[in-house]
Parts: sequence; C-alpha cells; structure tokens
Amino acid sequence: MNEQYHPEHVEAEAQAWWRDNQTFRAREDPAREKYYCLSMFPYPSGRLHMGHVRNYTIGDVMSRYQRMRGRNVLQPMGWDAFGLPAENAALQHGVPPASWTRQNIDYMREQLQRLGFAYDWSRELATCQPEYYRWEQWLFTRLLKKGIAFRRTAPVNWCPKDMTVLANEQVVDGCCWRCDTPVERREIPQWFLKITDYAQELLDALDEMEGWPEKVRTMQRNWIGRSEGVEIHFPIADAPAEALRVFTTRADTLMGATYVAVAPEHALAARAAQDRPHLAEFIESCRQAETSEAALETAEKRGMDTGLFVLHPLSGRRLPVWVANFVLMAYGEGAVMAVPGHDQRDWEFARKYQLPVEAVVVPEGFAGDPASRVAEAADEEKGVVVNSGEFDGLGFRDAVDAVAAKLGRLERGEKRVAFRLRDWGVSRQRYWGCPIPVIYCDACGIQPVPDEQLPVRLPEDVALDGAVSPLTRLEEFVTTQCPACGGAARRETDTFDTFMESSWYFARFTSPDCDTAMLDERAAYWLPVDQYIGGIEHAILHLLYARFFHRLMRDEGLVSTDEPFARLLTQGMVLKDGVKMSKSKGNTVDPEDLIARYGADTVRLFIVFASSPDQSLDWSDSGVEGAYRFLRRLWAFAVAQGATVRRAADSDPGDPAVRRELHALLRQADYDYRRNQFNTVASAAMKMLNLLQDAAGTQTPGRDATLREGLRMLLALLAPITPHIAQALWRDLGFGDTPVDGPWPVVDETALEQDQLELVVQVNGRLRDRIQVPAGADRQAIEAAALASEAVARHLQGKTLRKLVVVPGKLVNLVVS
RNA sequence: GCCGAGGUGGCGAAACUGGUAGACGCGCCGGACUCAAAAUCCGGUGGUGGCGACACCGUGUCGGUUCGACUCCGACCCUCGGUACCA
Repeated sequence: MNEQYHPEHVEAEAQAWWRDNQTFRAREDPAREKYYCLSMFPYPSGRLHMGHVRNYTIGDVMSRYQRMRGRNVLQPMGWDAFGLPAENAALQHGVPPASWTRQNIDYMREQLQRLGFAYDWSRELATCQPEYYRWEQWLFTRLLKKGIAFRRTAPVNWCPKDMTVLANEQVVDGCCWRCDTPVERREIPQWFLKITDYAQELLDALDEMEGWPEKVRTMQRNWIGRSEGVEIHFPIADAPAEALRVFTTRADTLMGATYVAVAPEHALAARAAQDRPHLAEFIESCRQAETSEAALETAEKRGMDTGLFVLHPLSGRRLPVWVANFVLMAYGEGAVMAVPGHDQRDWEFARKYQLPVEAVVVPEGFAGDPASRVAEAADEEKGVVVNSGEFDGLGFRDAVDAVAAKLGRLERGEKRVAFRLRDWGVSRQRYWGCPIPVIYCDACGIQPVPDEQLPVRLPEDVALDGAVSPLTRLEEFVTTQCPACGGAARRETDTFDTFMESSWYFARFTSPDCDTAMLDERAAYWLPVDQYIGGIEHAILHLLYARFFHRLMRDEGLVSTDEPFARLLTQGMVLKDGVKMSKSKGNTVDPEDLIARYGADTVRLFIVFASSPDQSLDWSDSGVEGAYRFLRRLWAFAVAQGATVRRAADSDPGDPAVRRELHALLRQADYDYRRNQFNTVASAAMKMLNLLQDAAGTQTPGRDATLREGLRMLLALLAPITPHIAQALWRDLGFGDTPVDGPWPVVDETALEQDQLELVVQVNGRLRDRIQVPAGADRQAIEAAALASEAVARHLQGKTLRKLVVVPGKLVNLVVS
C-alpha cells in the first residue's frame, strides 16, 4: 500500500471496479425493499457548477447510506435538455441547439462520472430524445380528448422591434433585454392544462405529506390559495340582461361597494372605448406592461372612468365602471368590485380618483361615527356590518351568509370556492422544445396527431434568427394532412413548456427503454420516488406541476400512487463570500479544477462538511484544504496501523474507555444520517479519527482490537461521503472488497454504560460548578452533592434558597433570592 | 407588493424535546522538527476586566413568557428564494 494518499489513483481504481462489476445497476427484486433516490436532473448548460455538485453529492450520500443498510437502491441520472439557453447559445455562437446540447451532455456526463456518483447509467435519458418526448405527446393527446388540455388566449411579453415573444427573464426594467425596446403585453391563443380541476386534491394531499418540509407545503398551500367567497353579478345599466361577474371573499362589505374595475382587455372596456378616444388611448397605454405578477403588483395603480355603469345587485344603485391596469383578464373574471372603505388598494385608488369611500363594517361595540374609521386608511378588519339596511348588526360569517342567500334568491350571485392557482399555460412560441402534437384543419378544426404518427419529431437542422421560431417557416414541418379528412392542414408550431418534460422524468427512469408504452410494470415496483433532492427554488412550480402530472398519469392508469415524491429535501444554495455563486457575479469556483487538484472525495467531503444540506453553503478554499488534510491524515493513519489491524481479531476484548466514546460517536452519526444532517456525520468522523489516533499512542490491553473495530466503523461511516478512499482502505485493512453493501456498524449499548455522571450546577440559571455523581443517584443524593459544592456555597452566601430544580442526567439549578 | 426562509466568534458552522452557547473544521498566535522553507506534529484561541482564582457581557434589534431562552410568543430591521415564459 502506498504510504502517500494519491486520490487520482485511488479514485480511478474504485470507479473502474464499480464499472466492471456493474455495482450500481439497479434490478427490480420484489423480495427486497426498494429505495428510489432521485436528485433533480440538470439542464445541460455546458459544465457542472457547485450547485450541481452539492445536489448530487447529497443524493449520492443518501443512496449509498441506504444501500449499506440493505435497501435495493435505484439512483438514475438524465438531462433536462430542452430550453431557452440552447437557443441563446445558437444565436450567439451559431451552433444548432441540438448539437450544442449533446456536446454539453457528453462533457457533463464525464464530470459526473469523475465524481464517483453511484448512478445506474444504463437508465440515462435526455428529454430532447424523440423516444422520450414521444410519450409526453401521447399523453397530451389523451388529455385533449378528455378536455384537460384546452386552448384560449393568454398574455405574453412582446417585443415590437424584434417581433418576438420574450420570457419574463428577458424583460429588464420593462424593456427587451436585447434591444431595450419597451415591452408590450399581447393576448395570443395558447394551450393550457386544467390543473385547477385538481386544485382541491393537490391542496388536501399536502396535509398527509409528512416527508416534505413544512415550508414547501406552506408555500404550495398559499400558491393554490383556496378561498371561500361569493360570486356576484352586477347587471350592466344599459343592458340589464348582461352582468359583470366578480368574486369576493368579503361579501359582508357588498353594501359598501362604490365602483367596479375591469381589466383593460375586458369586453366592456373595449365597448366603452369605441366612442371615447381618451379611454382607447388609456387602454392602449395599459398594454405597455410586463406580464409578471411582481411587476403588476408594484407598478403604479392607474385607472380611467369608462362612463358606463352597472347596477348594485341589492340596492340597484348605479356604480361607475372603471378600467384599471392592475386588473388582469387572466385572473378570475377580469373584473373586481371595489369597496374602498375596507380594502386598502381600493381605498388608495378611490382617494387618487376622488371616488366615494363608505364605511360598512365597524368593530364590535363601536359607538362612534363609522366614517371616521376609514378616513385615513381602509379598515380591513372583520367586524359588525353597519349602513347596510337589513344586514346591519350581523358579524362577518352571518353577513356573508345573508348576502349570499339574498343574491341567490334574486339570481344575482351564489357562494363559490375560488383558487388563486391558474391553469397551466404550456405553449411556448419557441423552437427548442417538444412539438405540441396538434394539427389544425380548416374543415375539421383541432385534431390530435394520431398515435401511429407519434412522435412528432422536432427538425434539428434549422437556422435561428432571434425572432420567430424557425418551425413556423419550415414548410415541410408545417404542411401536413388532416388525420380526419385527409385534406391539407397545418401543424401547431408552438412547443411545450419545458416543465412538461421535467414533470414525469422520474417515472420514465423506471422504464427508460420501453418503446411500446409511456411506462411499464417496472414503474409499480420503483414508484413513488422515496427521496427527492433539489433546490428550494423549485418549491412551487416544478414540484406542483410534477404532482399534477403524476395524477394525470394515475388517471390514465399508468401509475398507482397519488404522489410522486414520498420525501423531499430542498438543499440550500452555494455561496461565495456570502453571495450567490454565479457567472454574472464572477465568483464561481469550477468543480473540475478542484477535482483535478484534490480529487472527488475531498470535494464531496468539503461540501458535506461545510453546512447542513438544507442550509446555504459558503464556499471556502481553505475549508477544502482542511478536508484534504483530513483524508491524508486518515490514509496515513490507516496505512501505519495496517499490520496491527489485520493481526487483531474481532473477538479480542477492546479498551472500554475508547469504545465508549467510539460508540457514542457512532450513535450520534447514525442519528444524523437518519435526519439528513451530514455535516455533523463528517464532524463525527473527524472526532473518531482524533480519538483513534490518541488511542494508538497508548499501551492499553485492548488497544489493537479497538483500533480494528474503530477503523472499520470509521470507514463505514465515511463510505457514503468519500466512497473511493473508504473502499481502498477497507480492502487494505482486510475488511472485504468494498463497503458499498455494508454491513452498517451497530451501536453496542453495553459499551455506552457509565458508572459516574457529570452534572452541571447552576445558581439562578448560571453555570457555577460541575459535580460527579453515581449513575443511579437519587434526587436527594444529587441535591446533597450540589449543596456541597464550594462554588455554590459562595453564590448562596447571604441569600435564601427558594427552589431546587433537578433535571436527571443533566443539571441542578438552585433558585435563590 | 405578496408568499416562504435565514441572521450565532475573525470565518464555515454545532447545540437532539426549553437545560453546560460556540462541538468539528478553517484562520490566527505560540512551540517542536528543519541549515531554511513547505509539509507534519503539539498547545492556545468569543469579548471585556483581573497576576490569578474568578467576575461581567455575549446567538440581528426591541419587548415578553420561564427556575432556565439560540430554541417559545409579539413587534421591527436586514439578506436570500419564489412570484406562473430562467431552470
């Protein structure tokens, strides 16, 4: 055995052995308990960054730990290969997205392999492969027939100069990122999936998902945003047969409504604008806006009177109809009722445009002038209804019930549940994505592409120009035959949102080579994913879409569970000097350089050691040095003790003092592995090496057997984190070929027993002394020992003992005054 | 704007169910080895005061609950993630 630690040799050898033995090839085996561990697959951007390395290291540690504990582990890897960056690269460097993506994948695969992750590479997939997206297209055509997929208009960011649709990311300060032209909002027809049909189910299931962090469940609950309220119809004054529909959770304030507001795109606004140039101009100016919620909510609230009126559904009072830039067609009905007395946004809008503010709710027992309550700001608190005729005196709940009942009798409204969640827009006016499998026929309308014509392949030899997708100009792609009538027809040229591909890849990994169906019987063995690991930035969109998509597959009979991911770990970001590591900030650290210098095990160890997985991790070059130093020290120690360890027998008695500490460390590390706090596992391993090095310097009778036991324990503990060095030393010390299949070390409870305990003695909660007591000491004996302490006596002088708290095994607190 | 997190020594962090704040590592200081340096090894290291035993202060800020609070409650400040076409 080489005296020096040479990671490049150690790691190449271990990786070759795993490859030759197909160690990580996963095989379905109903007799064994499975463990499907999945890290979010990467977008093939070119090179791995530290965030990837961290994500995949955490996943690998969990996979290897579970395997050592006896589970049948599946850990696959693939590529989220469609997306915008490939188109940007194509524009910048003139490389077609397909070849750019494939080159990136080849490079990044090698980087992952160099890190020694225990992946079953035979299951690798890339979402840009027709063999993959074929089944996504297939499922979409089922959804189309079921009415889950539907078409309607929705707003997009439009750059009028480049004549192209922009992603929110491509809009900077309201302008196009390339040409700085102010962005417009445009309504265009798009495909949607009816996720709102599943809103209640997606919400309810969160309560049972105990393997998910509470923060993610809370975020999803808020995102779905279920609210109970009333839908109210305001008849239009000039055309009482028509009504403006609004939804409100505060129907108790209905009598305080003083105006209504509609979206600039609302039909009523357009109607009013026909003979009002000023209004038409205002509506036009509202198009000069981004589509993002953040931009919408922080933009200045502007509005204009349409001159039209609606009738209050209960009082018959005429209420003016305003157009407001903060009301969007896509949300709810595109109209809201305004109660400025009890809604702050309405209050500010009313104040700005001199609209009336009326108070219709006051706190219980309030005797003053209600108007005084809303003079300086809206009063959003719930209370007792006033100034509302027959509803006066009712509390919130009763008032809502009474208002809803009356609206119901008049057929002008009813109770309804509303969700904040909106249907999922899956159309993208982009090239590098999965073609939407739809054909438009002038005679037969919208036709799904028949199964036998799937996949609709994305043409790959195309030139991009930064404006419209090249698909729209590719005659041989666009021109086709109607599957129904055989006549000339056109293909859809939009592609799917890339969240579509990432919504089911976890399932496809179970049946990656199946070419007769989306999934086969192997899915039933492996699903659901037992442990999913990825960034917190995916807490809402990706994870909600995947949960939804899983249900779509369930309802198609493809999977049998409701939820795709049993347990979720959201890892923190990688920072450098306290700020996010990113290319734009120029503070990146290239994993490849580090691996070349220190080896994969050092990088893995540092990543695991520097922070707990769910916290952010601050990169430190000297911290990496520390990890490397530890591995070198471990290597030197194991080699130096090799002969001793190989000579000792497992049955020899050990050194009780060292064994007690050893097993206490093991117990803690075991606990930390189970609660996914790997940084303290690494710390326990370091303590263990320190302990064994100290023990090696002594001459106690059980020394050699304890070194043997301790080194085996230490290598097992480290094997999930630094698998290469662990395997090399495992072999050298004669423990076997590899630790990947365990056995996992077991805590020896008898080794932990103590006859003396140290207790802390506090006076008024402040540490004053420590005392030794026999392990079985009763309360009386403990009190006596505490009172016998000199330090305690000093602090008791001239004071009266009021109370004596004894926490068994921990401390004594004397309360004095 | 709204929703969700985070804030502990010079630095990364730990502290299990409210019970010894700062484990482990980095850095720094001192020492050993060396002609010298690197590497390695040994010791020290939250702040203030004191020769010292020791005392006081200390977990973003302000307040509260408790025998006892990094941990629980209330208000606030700052940083980060998401905000539906970045992935």
